Amino acid sequence: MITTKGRYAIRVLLDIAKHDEGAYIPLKDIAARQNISKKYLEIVVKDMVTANLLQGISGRGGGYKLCRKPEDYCLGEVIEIMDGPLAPVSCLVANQEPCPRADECETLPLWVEYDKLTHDYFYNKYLSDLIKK
Amino acid sequence: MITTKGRYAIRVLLDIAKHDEGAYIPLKDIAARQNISKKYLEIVVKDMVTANLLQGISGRGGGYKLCRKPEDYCLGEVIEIMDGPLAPVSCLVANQEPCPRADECETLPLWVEYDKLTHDYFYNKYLSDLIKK
DNA sequence: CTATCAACCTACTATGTCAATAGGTAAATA
DNA sequence: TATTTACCTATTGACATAGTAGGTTGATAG
Repeated sequence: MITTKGRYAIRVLLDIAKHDEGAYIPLKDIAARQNISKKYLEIVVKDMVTANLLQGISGRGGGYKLCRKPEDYCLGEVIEIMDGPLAPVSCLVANQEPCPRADECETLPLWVEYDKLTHDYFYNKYLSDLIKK
Repeated sequence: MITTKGRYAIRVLLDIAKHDEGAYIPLKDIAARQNISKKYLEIVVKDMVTANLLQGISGRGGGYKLCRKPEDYCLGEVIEIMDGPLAPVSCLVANQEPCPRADECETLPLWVEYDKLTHDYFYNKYLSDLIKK
């Protein structure tokens, strides 16, 4: 399952994109509009800042801002940053030592094909696709 | 992620289907061939018997047997029996009270479409598809 | 220079799931 | 009656999820 982190991250991006008027948007406002605990969102956006999905500024007038155009936020990328690999089975996680059973495994193609389906889906969806509703 | 329960279940079905000569197949043999702990497989096949995916018989000469033809084992069904709903987000799990945000939720269509993709994939795959390799 | 606002940081916690293991009981057959 | 096999109950360690709590740093308005 896609976790709250991944889903909240997308909602935060959407919220900021929709209320973007150049200024930084305080988390308080986002939390209120999205009806999500501000405390928990702090963790989410912290990860997003670290991953260069958001830009944050402290102090009065501070808040968060997108650091890309909406059409440059690939949703697959966002989800994998927040939730980890989209792979349906651990043996398909990238940079992993290959499963010793791989050659004889009769179920592997089933997962490979599904993995491809999933990637194709989320890596061809962008934040802008969600906005133009 | 698809858990070991779901994956092992499919491997057990495949193993039995391939070694089917009318007789019941003891779990010991399956565990040895598949290189999976017999103790853990006991739990897996127990669930499978409960769900009418397998038929088991105790005592000498006992073991497990398929109770359908391979082309009647839908893999989506098997996975959902073993691992629970395939839904990518909890608000898409069947027989659940609908999310109050559903109407205004701008991300819901993203999950709905992916959910459909996933179901279409696994509910159109059958055990027989894995055998005729 | 100080109050305030907001991000940022560290730590903790309850709950649940996953992947097993352990040991014993019941059923069928040689 | 001994053996083989399924079946049953209980427990465990490790980890992830979804938060909460409280304090610190940085920027700005007055």
